[in-house]
Amino acid sequence: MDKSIKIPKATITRLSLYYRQLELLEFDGYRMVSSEKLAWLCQVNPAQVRKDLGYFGEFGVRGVGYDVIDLQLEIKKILAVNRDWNLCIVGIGNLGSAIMQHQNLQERGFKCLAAFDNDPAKIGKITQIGLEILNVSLLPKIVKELKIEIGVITTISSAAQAVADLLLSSKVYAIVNFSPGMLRVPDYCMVENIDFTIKLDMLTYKLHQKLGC
Amino acid sequence: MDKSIKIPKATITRLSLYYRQLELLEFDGYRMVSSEKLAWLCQVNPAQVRKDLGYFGEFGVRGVGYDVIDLQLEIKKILAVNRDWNLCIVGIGNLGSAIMQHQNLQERGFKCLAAFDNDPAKIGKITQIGLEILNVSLLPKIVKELKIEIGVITTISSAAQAVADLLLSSKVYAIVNFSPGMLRVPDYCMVENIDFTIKLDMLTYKLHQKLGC
DNA sequence: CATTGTGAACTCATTCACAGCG
DNA sequence: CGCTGTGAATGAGTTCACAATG
Repeated sequence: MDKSIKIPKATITRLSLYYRQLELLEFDGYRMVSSEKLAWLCQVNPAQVRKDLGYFGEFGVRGVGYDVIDLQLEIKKILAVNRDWNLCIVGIGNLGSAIMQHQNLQERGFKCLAAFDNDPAKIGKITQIGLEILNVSLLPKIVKELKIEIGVITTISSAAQAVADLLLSSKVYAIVNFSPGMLRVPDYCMVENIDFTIKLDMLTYKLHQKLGC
Repeated sequence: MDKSIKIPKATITRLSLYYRQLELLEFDGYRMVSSEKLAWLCQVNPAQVRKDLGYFGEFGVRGVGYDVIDLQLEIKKILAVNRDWNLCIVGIGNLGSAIMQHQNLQERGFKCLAAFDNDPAKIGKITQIGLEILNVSLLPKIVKELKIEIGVITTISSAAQAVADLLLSSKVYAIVNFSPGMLRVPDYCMVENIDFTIKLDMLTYKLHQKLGC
Protein backbone atom coordinates (compact mmCIF):
# COMPACT_ATOMS: atom_id res chain seq x y z
CA MET A 1 0.00 0.00 0.00
CA ASP A 2 2.56 2.61 0.94
CA LYS A 3 5.85 0.99 1.97
CA SER A 4 9.03 1.02 -0.08
CA ILE A 5 7.56 2.28 -3.38
CA LYS A 6 9.11 5.51 -4.49
CA ILE A 7 6.56 8.32 -4.74
CA PRO A 8 7.17 11.03 -7.35
CA LYS A 9 7.60 14.53 -6.04
CA ALA A 10 5.05 15.65 -8.61
CA THR A 11 2.49 13.35 -7.01
CA ILE A 12 2.69 15.34 -3.78
CA THR A 13 2.28 18.59 -5.67
CA ARG A 14 -0.81 17.20 -7.35
CA LEU A 15 -2.31 15.96 -4.09
CA SER A 16 -2.23 19.55 -2.93
CA LEU A 17 -4.07 20.51 -6.09
CA TYR A 18 -6.65 17.75 -5.73
CA TYR A 19 -7.26 18.88 -2.20
CA ARG A 20 -8.12 22.40 -3.21
CA GLN A 21 -10.49 21.25 -5.94
CA LEU A 22 -12.17 18.93 -3.45
CA GLU A 23 -12.77 21.89 -1.15
CA LEU A 24 -14.43 23.72 -4.01
CA LEU A 25 -16.48 20.65 -4.96
CA GLU A 26 -17.69 20.32 -1.38
CA PHE A 27 -18.58 24.00 -1.35
CA ASP A 28 -20.58 23.47 -4.53
CA GLY A 29 -22.51 20.67 -2.84
CA TYR A 30 -20.91 17.62 -4.47
CA ARG A 31 -20.74 14.45 -2.35
CA MET A 32 -18.91 12.19 -4.81
CA VAL A 33 -16.45 12.80 -7.63
CA SER A 34 -14.94 10.54 -10.28
CA SER A 35 -11.26 10.48 -11.14
CA GLU A 36 -12.30 11.79 -14.55
CA LYS A 37 -13.98 14.88 -13.14
CA LEU A 38 -11.26 15.61 -10.59
CA ALA A 39 -8.65 15.16 -13.32
CA TRP A 40 -10.49 17.58 -15.57
CA LEU A 41 -10.64 20.18 -12.83
CA CYS A 42 -6.91 19.83 -12.13
CA GLN A 43 -5.98 19.58 -15.81
CA VAL A 44 -4.32 16.20 -15.51
CA ASN A 45 -4.95 12.68 -16.82
CA PRO A 46 -7.59 10.60 -14.96
CA ALA A 47 -5.20 7.64 -14.68
CA GLN A 48 -2.76 10.03 -13.03
CA VAL A 49 -5.28 10.86 -10.33
CA ARG A 50 -5.97 7.20 -9.64
CA LYS A 51 -2.28 6.30 -9.60
CA ASP A 52 -1.38 9.20 -7.31
CA LEU A 53 -4.04 8.16 -4.83
CA GLY A 54 -3.16 4.51 -5.30
CA TYR A 55 0.27 5.08 -3.79
CA PHE A 56 -1.39 5.73 -0.44
CA GLY A 57 -4.41 3.47 -0.31
CA GLU A 58 -7.74 2.56 -1.87
CA PHE A 59 -9.93 5.56 -1.26
CA GLY A 60 -12.53 5.10 -4.00
CA VAL A 61 -15.58 2.96 -4.60
CA ARG A 62 -15.57 1.10 -7.91
CA GLY A 63 -18.39 2.09 -10.17
CA VAL A 64 -19.02 5.21 -8.08
CA GLY A 65 -15.99 7.39 -7.44
CA TYR A 66 -14.51 9.13 -4.42
CA ASP A 67 -16.31 10.66 -1.45
CA VAL A 68 -15.54 14.36 -1.61
CA ILE A 69 -15.24 14.80 2.15
CA ASP A 70 -13.44 11.56 2.97
CA LEU A 71 -10.87 12.12 0.26
CA GLN A 72 -10.08 15.57 1.63
CA LEU A 73 -9.41 14.01 5.02
CA GLU A 74 -7.23 11.31 3.51
CA ILE A 75 -5.17 13.82 1.56
CA LYS A 76 -4.78 16.02 4.63
CA LYS A 77 -3.46 12.99 6.49
CA ILE A 78 -1.01 12.16 3.68
CA LEU A 79 0.28 15.72 3.45
CA ALA A 80 0.35 15.97 7.25
CA VAL A 81 -1.76 19.11 7.12
CA ASN A 82 -4.37 17.66 9.42
CA ARG A 83 -2.74 19.67 12.20
CA ASP A 84 -1.26 23.13 12.69
CA TRP A 85 2.32 24.04 11.82
CA ASN A 86 4.33 26.89 13.32
CA LEU A 87 6.21 29.24 11.02
CA CYS A 88 8.49 32.20 11.35
CA ILE A 89 9.28 34.74 8.65
CA VAL A 90 12.71 36.27 8.28
CA GLY A 91 13.00 39.48 6.30
CA ILE A 92 10.02 41.78 6.82
CA GLY A 93 10.02 43.76 3.60
CA ASN A 94 7.05 44.02 1.29
CA LEU A 95 7.19 40.36 0.39
CA GLY A 96 7.55 39.12 3.95
CA SER A 97 4.62 41.28 5.04
CA ALA A 98 2.53 40.04 2.15
CA ILE A 99 3.20 36.38 2.93
CA MET A 100 2.51 36.88 6.61
CA GLN A 101 -0.94 38.27 5.89
CA HIS A 102 -1.80 35.80 3.21
CA GLN A 103 -5.23 34.43 3.92
CA ASN A 104 -4.55 30.88 2.82
CA LEU A 105 -1.90 30.49 5.50
CA GLN A 106 -4.30 30.94 8.40
CA GLU A 107 -7.07 28.93 6.78
CA ARG A 108 -4.79 26.01 6.16
CA GLY A 109 -3.35 25.86 9.67
CA PHE A 110 0.02 27.46 9.01
CA LYS A 111 0.53 29.76 11.99
CA CYS A 112 2.97 32.59 11.56
CA LEU A 113 4.23 33.11 15.11
CA ALA A 114 7.34 35.25 14.73
CA ALA A 115 8.80 37.89 12.43
CA PHE A 116 12.50 38.73 12.23
CA ASP A 117 14.60 41.36 10.55
CA ASN A 118 18.05 42.89 11.03
CA ASP A 119 17.08 46.46 10.16
CA PRO A 120 17.12 48.63 13.34
CA ALA A 121 14.47 50.83 11.73
CA LYS A 122 12.06 47.89 11.60
CA ILE A 123 12.85 46.11 14.85
CA GLY A 124 10.23 46.80 17.50
CA LYS A 125 7.54 47.75 15.01
CA ILE A 126 4.29 45.79 15.03
CA THR A 127 3.23 44.00 11.86
CA GLN A 128 -0.30 44.04 10.48
CA ILE A 129 -0.97 40.65 12.05
CA GLY A 130 0.10 41.98 15.43
CA LEU A 131 3.59 40.50 15.69
CA GLU A 132 6.49 42.53 16.98
CA ILE A 133 9.41 42.49 14.56
CA LEU A 134 12.33 41.00 16.44
CA ASN A 135 16.05 41.24 15.93
CA VAL A 136 17.16 38.23 13.95
CA SER A 137 19.75 37.53 16.65
CA LEU A 138 16.86 36.41 18.87
CA LEU A 139 15.84 33.77 16.34
CA PRO A 140 17.39 30.72 18.03
CA LYS A 141 15.80 31.54 21.38
CA ILE A 142 12.35 32.37 19.98
CA VAL A 143 12.26 29.40 17.63
CA LYS A 144 12.82 27.11 20.57
CA GLU A 145 10.27 28.84 22.81
CA LEU A 146 7.53 28.90 20.20
CA LYS A 147 8.35 25.48 18.75
CA ILE A 148 8.71 26.84 15.26
CA GLU A 149 9.06 24.10 12.66
CA ILE A 150 9.25 25.94 9.35
CA GLY A 151 11.26 29.01 8.40
CA VAL A 152 10.28 31.32 5.58
CA ILE A 153 13.11 33.39 4.09
CA THR A 154 12.10 36.64 2.42
CA THR A 155 15.35 38.55 2.75
CA ILE A 156 17.50 39.85 -0.06
CA SER A 157 19.48 37.00 -1.59
CA SER A 158 22.82 38.07 -0.15
CA ALA A 159 21.42 37.49 3.35
CA ALA A 160 19.59 34.26 2.63
CA GLN A 161 22.40 31.80 3.29
CA ALA A 162 23.21 33.34 6.67
CA VAL A 163 19.55 33.12 7.66
CA ALA A 164 19.42 29.51 6.53
CA ASP A 165 22.49 28.74 8.65
CA LEU A 166 20.85 30.40 11.63
CA LEU A 167 17.67 28.37 11.13
CA LEU A 168 19.73 25.19 10.85
CA SER A 169 21.64 25.92 14.04
CA SER A 170 18.24 26.41 15.68
CA LYS A 171 17.18 22.97 14.44
CA VAL A 172 14.66 24.27 11.92
CA TYR A 173 15.02 21.77 9.12
CA ALA A 174 12.29 22.97 6.77
CA ILE A 175 12.71 26.16 4.80
CA VAL A 176 10.72 28.04 2.20
CA ASN A 177 13.15 30.26 0.35
CA PHE A 178 11.79 33.19 -1.63
CA SER A 179 15.19 34.64 -2.42
CA PRO A 180 16.70 33.77 -5.76
CA GLY A 181 19.78 31.55 -5.66
CA MET A 182 20.58 28.23 -4.07
CA LEU A 183 20.78 27.62 -0.34
CA ARG A 184 23.43 25.18 0.75
CA VAL A 185 22.02 22.96 3.49
CA PRO A 186 22.66 19.43 4.77
CA ASP A 187 20.42 16.81 3.22
CA TYR A 188 18.31 16.28 6.31
CA CYS A 189 17.07 19.84 5.81
CA MET A 190 14.24 20.33 3.34
CA VAL A 191 14.20 23.44 1.18
CA GLU A 192 11.50 24.59 -1.19
CA ASN A 193 12.47 27.48 -3.46
CA ILE A 194 9.97 29.96 -4.82
CA ASP A 195 11.67 32.03 -7.44
CA PHE A 196 9.40 34.02 -9.65
CA THR A 197 12.04 35.44 -11.93
CA ILE A 198 12.54 31.84 -13.09
CA LYS A 199 8.85 31.72 -13.94
CA LEU A 200 9.15 34.97 -15.88
CA ASP A 201 12.17 33.60 -17.75
CA MET A 202 10.12 30.53 -18.62
CA LEU A 203 7.37 32.73 -20.04
CA THR A 204 9.70 34.87 -22.11
CA TYR A 205 11.38 31.74 -23.46
CA LYS A 206 8.02 30.28 -24.49
CA LEU A 207 6.78 33.56 -25.95
CA HIS A 208 9.93 33.80 -27.99
CA GLN A 209 9.56 30.20 -29.18
CA LYS A 210 5.92 30.45 -30.18
CA LEU A 211 5.80 33.98 -31.52
CA GLY A 212 9.39 34.51 -32.52
CA CYS A 213 9.31 37.97 -30.96
CA MET B 1 21.90 21.97 -33.00
CA ASP B 2 18.53 23.33 -31.96
CA LYS B 3 15.82 22.27 -34.42
CA SER B 4 13.16 19.65 -33.74
CA ILE B 5 14.67 18.15 -30.57
CA LYS B 6 12.36 18.37 -27.62
CA ILE B 7 13.81 20.51 -24.82
CA PRO B 8 12.78 19.62 -21.28
CA LYS B 9 10.97 22.32 -19.34
CA ALA B 10 13.40 21.70 -16.49
CA THR B 11 16.26 22.65 -18.79
CA ILE B 12 14.84 26.16 -19.15
CA THR B 13 14.45 26.45 -15.40
CA ARG B 14 18.06 25.47 -14.95
CA LEU B 15 19.30 27.92 -17.58
CA SER B 16 17.79 30.65 -15.44
CA LEU B 17 19.72 29.25 -12.49
CA TYR B 18 22.97 29.01 -14.42
CA TYR B 19 22.53 32.59 -15.49
CA ARG B 20 22.30 33.86 -11.96
CA GLN B 21 25.38 31.94 -10.85
CA LEU B 22 27.28 33.29 -13.84
CA GLU B 23 26.41 36.82 -12.75
CA LEU B 24 27.83 36.06 -9.32
CA LEU B 25 30.94 34.45 -10.82
CA GLU B 26 31.52 37.50 -12.97
CA PHE B 27 31.08 39.72 -9.93
CA ASP B 28 33.69 37.61 -8.12
CA GLY B 29 36.11 38.15 -10.98
CA TYR B 30 35.96 34.78 -12.71
CA ARG B 31 36.51 34.76 -16.47
CA MET B 32 36.04 31.03 -17.15
CA VAL B 33 34.05 28.30 -15.45
CA SER B 34 33.89 24.53 -15.95
CA SER B 35 30.66 22.58 -16.14
CA GLU B 36 31.76 20.91 -12.93
CA LYS B 37 32.03 24.17 -11.01
CA LEU B 38 28.83 25.64 -12.41
CA ALA B 39 27.04 22.38 -11.63
CA TRP B 40 28.31 22.45 -8.07
CA LEU B 41 27.10 26.00 -7.61
CA CYS B 42 23.66 25.11 -8.96
CA GLN B 43 23.51 21.77 -7.17
CA VAL B 44 23.08 19.72 -10.30
CA ASN B 45 25.08 17.09 -12.20
CA PRO B 46 27.91 18.39 -14.45
CA ALA B 47 26.65 16.31 -17.39
CA GLN B 48 23.31 18.00 -16.92
CA VAL B 49 24.88 21.41 -17.39
CA ARG B 50 26.62 20.32 -20.57
CA LYS B 51 23.53 18.61 -21.96
CA ASP B 52 21.31 21.62 -21.17
CA LEU B 53 23.68 23.96 -22.97
CA GLY B 54 24.19 21.42 -25.74
CA TYR B 55 20.55 21.75 -26.79
CA PHE B 56 21.28 25.28 -27.94
CA GLY B 57 24.82 25.26 -29.26
CA GLU B 58 28.47 24.66 -28.48
CA PHE B 59 29.38 27.39 -26.06
CA GLY B 60 32.41 25.87 -24.37
CA VAL B 61 36.07 25.31 -25.12
CA ARG B 62 37.27 21.73 -24.61
CA GLY B 63 39.91 21.44 -21.96
CA VAL B 64 39.09 24.91 -20.67
CA GLY B 65 35.42 25.52 -19.89
CA TYR B 66 32.94 28.30 -20.58
CA ASP B 67 33.55 32.03 -20.81
CA VAL B 68 31.62 33.54 -17.92
CA ILE B 69 30.52 36.63 -19.83
CA ASP B 70 29.84 35.01 -23.20
CA LEU B 71 27.74 32.29 -21.63
CA GLN B 72 25.59 34.87 -19.86
CA LEU B 73 24.91 36.52 -23.19
CA GLU B 74 24.08 33.21 -24.83
CA ILE B 75 21.65 32.26 -22.06
CA LYS B 76 20.02 35.68 -22.20
CA LYS B 77 19.50 35.15 -25.91
CA ILE B 78 18.01 31.69 -25.36
CA LEU B 79 15.64 32.89 -22.64
CA ALA B 80 14.83 35.98 -24.69
CA VAL B 81 15.71 38.20 -21.75
CA ASN B 82 18.21 40.19 -23.81
CA ARG B 83 15.52 42.85 -24.12
CA ASP B 84 12.87 44.48 -21.93
CA TRP B 85 9.41 43.04 -21.35
CA ASN B 86 6.32 44.99 -20.34
CA LEU B 87 4.18 43.72 -17.46
CA CYS B 88 1.01 44.70 -15.73
CA ILE B 89 -0.12 43.60 -12.29
CA VAL B 90 -3.74 42.90 -11.49
CA GLY B 91 -4.75 42.86 -7.84
CA ILE B 92 -2.90 45.45 -5.79
CA GLY B 93 -3.00 43.91 -2.35
CA ASN B 94 0.07 43.23 -0.25
CA LEU B 95 1.37 40.62 -2.63
CA GLY B 96 0.81 42.69 -5.76
CA SER B 97 2.58 45.65 -4.17
CA ALA B 98 5.46 43.45 -3.09
CA ILE B 99 5.95 41.98 -6.55
CA MET B 100 5.76 45.39 -8.18
CA GLN B 101 8.59 46.71 -6.03
CA HIS B 102 10.71 43.61 -6.27
CA GLN B 103 14.22 44.64 -7.15
CA ASN B 104 15.01 41.74 -9.43
CA LEU B 105 12.23 42.76 -11.78
CA GLN B 106 13.77 46.08 -12.68
CA GLU B 107 17.30 44.74 -12.81
CA ARG B 108 16.31 41.98 -15.18
CA GLY B 109 14.41 44.19 -17.62
CA PHE B 110 10.88 43.34 -16.57
CA LYS B 111 9.06 46.69 -16.61
CA CYS B 112 5.92 46.96 -14.54
CA LEU B 113 3.94 49.59 -16.45
CA ALA B 114 0.42 49.32 -15.10
CA ALA B 115 -1.44 48.35 -11.93
CA PHE B 116 -5.11 47.35 -11.83
CA ASP B 117 -7.65 46.64 -9.13
CA ASN B 118 -11.41 46.59 -8.85
CA ASP B 119 -11.62 48.05 -5.34
CA PRO B 120 -12.96 51.64 -5.49
CA ALA B 121 -10.99 52.41 -2.32
CA LYS B 122 -7.74 51.64 -4.15
CA ILE B 123 -8.46 53.03 -7.59
CA GLY B 124 -6.75 56.37 -8.12
CA LYS B 125 -4.15 55.80 -5.42
CA ILE B 126 -0.49 55.94 -6.38
CA THR B 127 1.70 52.90 -5.76
CA GLN B 128 5.18 53.02 -4.30
CA ILE B 129 6.67 52.79 -7.76
CA GLY B 130 4.62 55.79 -8.87
CA LEU B 131 1.87 54.03 -10.83
CA GLU B 132 -1.72 55.08 -10.52
CA ILE B 133 -3.98 52.15 -9.65
CA LEU B 134 -6.49 51.87 -12.47
CA ASN B 135 -9.91 50.31 -12.65
CA VAL B 136 -9.54 46.84 -14.06
CA SER B 137 -12.16 47.74 -16.67
CA LEU B 138 -9.52 49.90 -18.33
CA LEU B 139 -7.20 46.94 -18.75
CA PRO B 140 -7.89 46.18 -22.43
CA LYS B 141 -7.32 49.79 -23.45
CA ILE B 142 -4.16 50.29 -21.36
CA VAL B 143 -2.64 46.95 -22.32
CA LYS B 144 -2.92 47.92 -25.95
CA GLU B 145 -1.56 51.45 -25.43
CA LEU B 146 1.41 50.36 -23.37
CA LYS B 147 2.10 47.19 -25.36
CA ILE B 148 1.92 44.99 -22.29
CA GLU B 149 3.02 41.44 -23.00
CA ILE B 150 2.81 39.67 -19.64
CA GLY B 151 0.06 39.81 -17.04
CA VAL B 152 0.69 39.07 -13.37
CA ILE B 153 -2.37 37.99 -11.38
CA THR B 154 -2.25 38.66 -7.64
CA THR B 155 -5.95 38.79 -6.92
CA ILE B 156 -7.89 36.47 -4.63
CA SER B 157 -8.44 33.13 -6.34
CA SER B 158 -12.15 33.67 -6.95
CA ALA B 159 -11.30 36.62 -9.21
CA ALA B 160 -8.36 35.05 -11.01
CA GLN B 161 -10.22 33.36 -13.84
CA ALA B 162 -12.12 36.53 -14.74
CA VAL B 163 -8.84 38.45 -14.84
CA ALA B 164 -7.28 35.78 -17.01
CA ASP B 165 -10.23 36.02 -19.41
CA LEU B 166 -9.83 39.76 -19.54
CA LEU B 167 -6.11 39.44 -20.28
CA LEU B 168 -6.86 36.89 -23.00
CA SER B 169 -9.45 39.13 -24.64
CA SER B 170 -6.78 41.85 -24.61
CA LYS B 171 -4.39 39.50 -26.41
CA VAL B 172 -2.07 39.01 -23.45
CA TYR B 173 -1.03 35.40 -23.86
CA ALA B 174 1.49 35.09 -21.03
CA ILE B 175 0.36 35.02 -17.43
CA VAL B 176 2.02 34.59 -14.06
CA ASN B 177 -0.64 33.43 -11.67
CA PHE B 178 -0.04 33.81 -7.94
CA SER B 179 -3.53 32.75 -6.95
CA PRO B 180 -4.02 29.14 -5.96
CA GLY B 181 -6.11 27.06 -8.33
CA MET B 182 -6.00 26.35 -12.01
CA LEU B 183 -6.65 28.92 -14.72
CA ARG B 184 -8.44 27.62 -17.77
CA VAL B 185 -6.89 29.15 -20.86
CA PRO B 186 -6.49 28.16 -24.53
CA ASP B 187 -3.26 26.37 -25.29
CA TYR B 188 -1.67 29.28 -27.14
CA CYS B 189 -1.67 31.10 -23.80
CA MET B 190 1.23 30.38 -21.45
CA VAL B 191 0.57 30.27 -17.73
CA GLU B 192 3.09 29.89 -14.93
CA ASN B 193 1.62 29.24 -11.51
CA ILE B 194 3.32 30.28 -8.30
CA ASP B 195 1.52 28.66 -5.43
CA PHE B 196 3.31 28.72 -2.17
CA THR B 197 0.82 26.72 -0.18
CA ILE B 198 1.77 23.81 -2.44
CA LYS B 199 5.37 24.33 -1.36
CA LEU B 200 4.34 24.35 2.28
CA ASP B 201 2.37 21.14 1.77
CA MET B 202 5.46 19.61 0.21
CA LEU B 203 7.50 20.55 3.27
CA THR B 204 4.99 19.19 5.76
CA TYR B 205 4.75 15.97 3.77
CA LYS B 206 8.52 15.56 3.82
CA LEU B 207 8.82 16.51 7.49
CA HIS B 208 6.19 13.94 8.31
CA GLN B 209 7.97 11.29 6.24
CA LYS B 210 11.41 11.87 7.67
CA LEU B 211 10.57 12.65 11.25
CA GLY B 212 7.24 10.89 11.63
CA CYS B 213 5.84 13.90 13.47
C1' DC C 1 45.55 16.53 -20.97
C1' DA C 2 41.57 18.66 -18.95
C1' DT C 3 37.19 19.47 -20.24
C1' DT C 4 33.54 19.63 -23.61
C1' DG C 5 29.84 17.39 -26.39
C1' DT C 6 26.95 13.45 -27.01
C1' DG C 7 25.04 8.64 -28.03
C1' DA C 8 23.69 4.99 -25.16
C1' DA C 9 22.10 3.24 -20.74
C1' DC C 10 19.45 4.01 -17.15
C1' DT C 11 16.07 5.92 -13.98
C1' DC C 12 11.93 8.09 -13.16
C1' DA C 13 7.11 9.52 -14.43
C1' DT C 14 2.98 9.24 -17.13
C1' DT C 15 -0.44 6.93 -19.76
C1' DC C 16 -2.70 2.89 -21.46
C1' DA C 17 -5.62 -0.88 -21.10
C1' DC C 18 -8.09 -3.96 -18.80
C1' DA C 19 -9.02 -7.00 -14.82
C1' DG C 20 -11.48 -6.52 -10.49
C1' DC C 21 -15.30 -5.19 -7.98
C1' DG C 22 -19.25 -2.66 -5.76
C1' DC D 1 -22.60 -1.49 -15.75
C1' DG D 2 -19.28 2.06 -14.48
C1' DC D 3 -15.43 3.40 -12.33
C1' DT D 4 -11.48 2.16 -9.55
C1' DG D 5 -6.94 0.04 -9.02
C1' DT D 6 -2.84 -1.53 -11.18
C1' DG D 7 0.66 -4.13 -14.11
C1' DA D 8 2.57 -3.36 -18.43
C1' DA D 9 3.91 -0.17 -22.09
C1' DT D 10 5.44 4.04 -23.28
C1' DG D 11 7.65 8.34 -22.88
C1' DA D 12 10.59 11.84 -20.75
C1' DG D 13 14.62 13.29 -18.36
C1' DT D 14 19.05 12.32 -16.19
C1' DT D 15 23.46 10.29 -15.78
C1' DC D 16 27.19 7.64 -17.59
C1' DA D 17 31.11 6.95 -20.23
C1' DC D 18 34.02 8.07 -23.61
C1' DA D 19 35.36 9.91 -28.14
C1' DA D 20 36.51 14.45 -29.86
C1' DT D 21 39.40 18.45 -29.48
C1' DG D 22 41.38 23.08 -28.41
